[in-house]
Amino acid sequence: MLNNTQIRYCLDEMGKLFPEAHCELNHSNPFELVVAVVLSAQCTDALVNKVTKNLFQKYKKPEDFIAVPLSELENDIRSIGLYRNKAKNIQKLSQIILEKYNGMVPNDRDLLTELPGVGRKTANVVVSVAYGVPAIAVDTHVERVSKRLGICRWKDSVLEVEKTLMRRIPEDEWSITHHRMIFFGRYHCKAQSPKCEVCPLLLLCREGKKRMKAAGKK
DNA sequence: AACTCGGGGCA
DNA sequence: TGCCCAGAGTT
Repeated sequence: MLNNTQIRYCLDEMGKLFPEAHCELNHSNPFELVVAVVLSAQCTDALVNKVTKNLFQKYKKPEDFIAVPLSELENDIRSIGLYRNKAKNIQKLSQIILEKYNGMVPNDRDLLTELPGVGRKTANVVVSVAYGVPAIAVDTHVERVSKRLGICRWKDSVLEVEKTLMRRIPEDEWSITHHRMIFFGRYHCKAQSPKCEVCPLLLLCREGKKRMKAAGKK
């Protein structure tokens, strides 16, 4: 397992590789961010951004989303995977935000998690990106990178990964950390073809050393 | 813990 | 063609 100094080194190197790391989802306003993140589950972000942009040409506020039949909203996001669940969730979530929160997206993680289609990861993105609340959103990239490097254990749950990161990284770096790890995971430490041979973290990466050793034997 | 939803992108 | 993708809800 890596110590805190080694973790700091890893994050610095990720920052050098991807100095432009940022939230790629459209977040001009909190409500649009919620919709974008709900749509983003199991989809590529480029596609989500395209669809979200088109969506908000037509729909502006929560009341606009519940003013149309479900089938129409489904059709508007048809090019995104899991679109039936997502359309239903966006309508329900729009209604709750409108009725319970007077049209304003709550800035509380627990309240956000009560919304349909919003889990812990989505709630963390929303409070962190839209409201500047310190949080680490653990998605598949953050989880994979943390486990490969040895920041946490392989068997750890997503929540345990998040807790470990929060415990071992200074609070004022949480936000930039999850964006760095997402970029690093997506473009460098890829799920299927990690670039171990050109990785600055190879010498302290548990999985990287194992992979390079296995590749050398072949 | 495993299963399901799911069209588009990419090799 | 086959496989994967900024997850969440249900069983």
